[in-house]
Amino acid sequence: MAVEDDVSLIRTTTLVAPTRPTITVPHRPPAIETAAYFFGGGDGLSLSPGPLSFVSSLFVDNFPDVLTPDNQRTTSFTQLLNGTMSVSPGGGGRSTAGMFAGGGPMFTIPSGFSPSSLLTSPMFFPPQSSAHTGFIQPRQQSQPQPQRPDTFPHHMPPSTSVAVHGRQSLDVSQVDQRARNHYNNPGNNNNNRSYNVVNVDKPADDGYNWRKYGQKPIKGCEYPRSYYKCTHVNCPVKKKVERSSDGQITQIIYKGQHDHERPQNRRGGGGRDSTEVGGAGQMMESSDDSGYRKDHDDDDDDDEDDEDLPASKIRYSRSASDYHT
DNA sequence: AGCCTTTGACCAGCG
DNA sequence: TCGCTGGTCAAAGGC
Repeated sequence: MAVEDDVSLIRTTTLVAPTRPTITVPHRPPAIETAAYFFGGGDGLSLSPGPLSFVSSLFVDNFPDVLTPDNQRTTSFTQLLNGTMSVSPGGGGRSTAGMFAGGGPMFTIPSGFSPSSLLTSPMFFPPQSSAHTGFIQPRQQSQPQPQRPDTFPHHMPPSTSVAVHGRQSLDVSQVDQRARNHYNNPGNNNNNRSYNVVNVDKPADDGYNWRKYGQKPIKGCEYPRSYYKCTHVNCPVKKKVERSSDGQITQIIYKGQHDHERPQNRRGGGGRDSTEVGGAGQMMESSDDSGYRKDHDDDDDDDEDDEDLPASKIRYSRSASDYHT
């Protein structure tokens, strides 16, 4: 289809399939490398700063202004957490799904990522002594998964995101520069530690509505690849979801950018916390981001698999024309 | 009724 | 040119 011409952005979320939901930051050139670094993959496994402060620092210290996909400046990560995001303590649930979704070159937390879950997630507040959930761990630790070069091409676009629990992703593209510097530093052993795995237990939705329009068996894969389109009129965004032989989502690829706001009222209305999504929508808007989940909460189970990303890698790729970096 | 998933077929790109 | 594979379309059926 001619869509290709219109679609300049391709974001891929690759999930490494550990048994638990995790965030995987692939070893990749700058952008990803950066993510890996920040998430502890850079030097192996350390994530010294507290999760929240850590992330916050990324945005505050490094990116006072968060750019939305539309290049509109928004607020700092902290602000997002405190203001834009309606974090409901305890309430949580999946409501905030997709709050960060929207993505954009800067920060993306694909669907299913709720602030509350974020705050409560072991990923950010890991049990002091627990290796139990091990939210951030070198990919090798999670599983002897072979590197997937295809997943993180060397020409990664400037923007990348880290999928948190499959549905969540942090778009750290702009962290690149700093990471790059760090990466180039011989002292940082990024070497083959390509992925960092962060476990998050709550899936989320990116706030957009998706419709599955196709499915194809993939050679060598037990599970087929699914194709989804954003249901918004004229929205060219599409995504592909691939699964590993064990049925877990291994990769999600987004194509294009949403040319509309995150829907305030999600299809089916029920259950979807559209309000929360909407709020977050402002900043992540257009970034097609995440998008996982479709919509009905009640249906979580069916499509849920898609959302139940055990671990993930997110790939963003844009056509050269879109890389106004 | 509307929207979604499923599924087989079609088409294009590539080796 | 042929076969393979990926991506999309569209009808049918379900919720």
